[in-house]
Amino acid sequence: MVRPARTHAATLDDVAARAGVSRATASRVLAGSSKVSERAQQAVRDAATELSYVARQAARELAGGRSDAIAFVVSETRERFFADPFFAGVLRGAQAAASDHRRQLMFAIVSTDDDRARFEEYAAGGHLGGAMFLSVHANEHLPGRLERLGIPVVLAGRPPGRRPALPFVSPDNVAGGRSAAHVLIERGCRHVATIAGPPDMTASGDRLLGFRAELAEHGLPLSDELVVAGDFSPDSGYEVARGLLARDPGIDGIFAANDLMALGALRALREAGRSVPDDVAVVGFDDVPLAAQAHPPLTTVRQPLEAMGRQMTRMLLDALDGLPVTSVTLATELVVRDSA
Amino acid sequence: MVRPARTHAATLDDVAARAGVSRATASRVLAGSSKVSERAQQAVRDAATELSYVARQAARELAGGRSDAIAFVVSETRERFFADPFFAGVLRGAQAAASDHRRQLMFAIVSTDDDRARFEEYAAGGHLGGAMFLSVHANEHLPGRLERLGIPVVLAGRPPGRRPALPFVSPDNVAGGRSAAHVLIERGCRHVATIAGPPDMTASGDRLLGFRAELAEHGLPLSDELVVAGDFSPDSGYEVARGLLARDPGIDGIFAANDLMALGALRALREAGRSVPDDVAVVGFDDVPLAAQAHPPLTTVRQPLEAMGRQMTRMLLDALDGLPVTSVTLATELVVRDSA
DNA sequence: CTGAAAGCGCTTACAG
DNA sequence: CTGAAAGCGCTTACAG
Repeated sequence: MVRPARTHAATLDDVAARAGVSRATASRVLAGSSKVSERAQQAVRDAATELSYVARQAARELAGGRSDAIAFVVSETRERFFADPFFAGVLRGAQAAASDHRRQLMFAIVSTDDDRARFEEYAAGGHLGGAMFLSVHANEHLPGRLERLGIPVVLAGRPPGRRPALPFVSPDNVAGGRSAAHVLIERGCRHVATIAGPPDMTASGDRLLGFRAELAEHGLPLSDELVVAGDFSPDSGYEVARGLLARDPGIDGIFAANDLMALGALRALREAGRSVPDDVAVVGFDDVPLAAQAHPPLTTVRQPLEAMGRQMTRMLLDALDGLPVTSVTLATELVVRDSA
Repeated sequence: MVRPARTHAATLDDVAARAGVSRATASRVLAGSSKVSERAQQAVRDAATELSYVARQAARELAGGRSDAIAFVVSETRERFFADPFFAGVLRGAQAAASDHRRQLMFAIVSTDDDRARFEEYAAGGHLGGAMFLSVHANEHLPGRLERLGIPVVLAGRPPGRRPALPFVSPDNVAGGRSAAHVLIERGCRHVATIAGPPDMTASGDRLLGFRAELAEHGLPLSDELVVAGDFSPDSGYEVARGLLARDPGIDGIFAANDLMALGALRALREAGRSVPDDVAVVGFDDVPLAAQAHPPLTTVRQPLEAMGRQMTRMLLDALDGLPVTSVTLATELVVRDSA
């Protein structure tokens, strides 16, 4: 041993030396190339294991000219990220899939234009293999810009516009809206209202579309005064519900486009002395963790949050491998509890 | 221009050339070294701006031998990460601080031994500048192992043991427990119980300690039968509350060690036909986003989640700069609503 | 199938 | 204060 003691972890050269091959061959084996003899493959793999070799991501990235880190970016205020379990649910799935594929997940919240500029700059610096975007509003241009930079992008939710340019993963919002209408009708409701989501998100429109269609097919057209948008926060649900109730006391069913607003509506109904579901039935959307603790426990349309996260990660990894990627819609599930 | 067109972003050489200095000098300026002439500094900065230069993290890491990426790691099940807004709150703060310092945040959940091994391997690969750990249970050894690898670590919450080896950021759980007891006493409660947290987390013990101390100082000793541990989930809160009520119908106040359990307790009380706060007052801990929507709106002890996240990130960055780091305890705040 | 060699873009002693 | 040079650990044409 003439070389000075290595301070730390094994390097590719160490592996190659131990395996008795060149660094190039070792690299090929570890990269999964098939054009290497069985013998060499075995030797390299054994050496790597014995030395518990871990490739330096930085070196690999520098040499290869590309990064395989993927980013989970929430384009919302930090406040909403915190308040809505939706994000954590998808994040959980994305992280699980990334971990399964031994990828690291980068986490970012971009809520200001400054954040956006920073993130774009970072991405332009070549540090990103791909990015998934959560909560994309109509005026959000960052995903498109990244795409143009050559960075694979996947969106959570269908982007606005007829022919979406970017691949997305979405729950079946239309079917979800239908099922909400369905429970309400079954419950005997005949005069329903809805607390819609923000108009600049397709999820809002799609849920409303399905809700309205199902209602219409049962001879219960939904008039425009009974459709009022909230902003997905509990307080907006509370306010909208109050307004609705004041204007039209005959309402006997409410569909809120997400659980947070449904919970706010429940509070408004309580204060107004209306019992749920007897006087007014309520259906939410999401199935947040606390939906079951509500009073009464909330009937809701469950989004497959974890599956959405996993799916987005997989699509990004596919894109990184040069595979074609197409949008996916995942089924929702009605969870019947006591509120409707 | 004889050189072939650059495909992409500007490199340090480009900046140096444009500024009329050597690459070394350009590097020094951008690294913030003071031993460079004003003239050169200005020239380099201008050139960098004009070229909208962004340093390649990978190259920097490779050359410098260290990484400045910091990891946010949750050592809990993915399920709990999703169910408890606590994590999202701290994550929000950590991300904000990282972004302010132009650092990327790595996100990981380690819930199995396999996850742990994978993460340690990754860290050992030199990819990490530092890591903060959330939800550290008594038998969690990963933080210590990273520390021994020379990677700065900060914990959320005081680790078990008398003389914690690792720096931490913690809410003042003892004071928080005291303030919970205080409201209950003020409310006129004389026979209180507590749904404690998991015994393997110091937060549980500390909250109980404060709660008990305050009670005792008011001549209201807390007997052991009135202390039952849950696991921080709503269902455990529900179950424990039911058991408590069945065993001792005279209970007139309950302190739950987190809001999720408090919400479960509220449900149990409702089912038992006990009114809150008149029959039984309830205090939680955390101030989760939905605490205000509960029935009745929950009185609780707020943890400064975002501040905790920010603080942990700052400590990690300090450690990366070679500065000494010491543990910090942050004040909690009583939020009085209707449940107590 | 395999190796020698160049190069990815930076940082940092080492000499001025 | 500044530059030439070596080197971080890999990948990938280029020749066998």
